Amino acid sequence: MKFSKATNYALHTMFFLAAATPDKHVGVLKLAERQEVSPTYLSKILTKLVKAGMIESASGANGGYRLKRNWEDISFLDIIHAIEGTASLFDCDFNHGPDCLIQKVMVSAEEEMEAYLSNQKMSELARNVPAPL
Amino acid sequence: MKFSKATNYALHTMFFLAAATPDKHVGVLKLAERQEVSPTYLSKILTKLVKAGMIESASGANGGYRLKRNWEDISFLDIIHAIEGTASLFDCDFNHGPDCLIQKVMVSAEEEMEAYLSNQKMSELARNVPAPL
DNA sequence: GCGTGATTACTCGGATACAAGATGTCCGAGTTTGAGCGG
DNA sequence: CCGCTCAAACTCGGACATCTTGTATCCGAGTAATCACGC
Repeated sequence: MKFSKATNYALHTMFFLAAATPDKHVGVLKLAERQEVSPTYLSKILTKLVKAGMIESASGANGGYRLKRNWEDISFLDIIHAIEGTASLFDCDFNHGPDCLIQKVMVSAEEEMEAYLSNQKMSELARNVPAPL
Repeated sequence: MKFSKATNYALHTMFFLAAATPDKHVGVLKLAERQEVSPTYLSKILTKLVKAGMIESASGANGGYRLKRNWEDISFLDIIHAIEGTASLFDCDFNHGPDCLIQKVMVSAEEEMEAYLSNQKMSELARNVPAPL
């Protein structure tokens, strides 16, 4: 039960993009060396964000990643779901009746956390930071 | 990012002990076959609960596990912490200043969930269940 | 009947095997920019 | 000055290699209850 490093990388990348360059493309190389990750691995993570519609990529020279139009609305939860998936954190795959009381409690707890995360916008966080990262 | 099966087993076992036998010892064999787990594996999980002071074990014939005195106060969070550990779910081990804004948000989210789980007592849940499991 | 020892039914703990997922690397392919070069 | 070509700088995606962690098994050791047996 841990958030993956990939999620950490994704959050930091989104944070950096939001705080620094609103419309310019940023190469994966630059993003990677700031976080001390291999560029190829970070690129794997970022393609997930691309498929989730949060950022867009440009090939070729001076290419890189850039936030999409709607980036102001992107919450922590959106990013986490894009990386970790949207499946429930707790599976009572054991068969004892239609609904498991324990499962219900755990799902409610998870929803509690998700409610908080969905109110945390990346744009809010980046607003009051002069020098990002 | 998933709760482990071990946590699931631990929660169900505590639930069963709470709902069925308040003071009798229950053998790990019986507990295991209800959840379709190997007894030896379940025993490993339960020793964690013993060390956490939630249940106590009795060796020998007619031995097994039993709730301790204070079991009424045991919350979901207590059990989860006993199995998964109490470490934070999110580590920004990356070095960028003393405090990471992203880390703070994630920790707050986690605390949100933990607050809910610490209010969910196993005794409450077991109270209104006639036939446990 | 009563102690005493053996048997049985358990838990405990360490060592080990196994599987799955997270993490990270390599490489070939496609794409855009920009520079160089010839007309 | 214009257009063409070519090299450089990128991203993309799949296929691996590696590492960690969760899951599970096996086995020997210890412990308590119970049963059998002999006195």
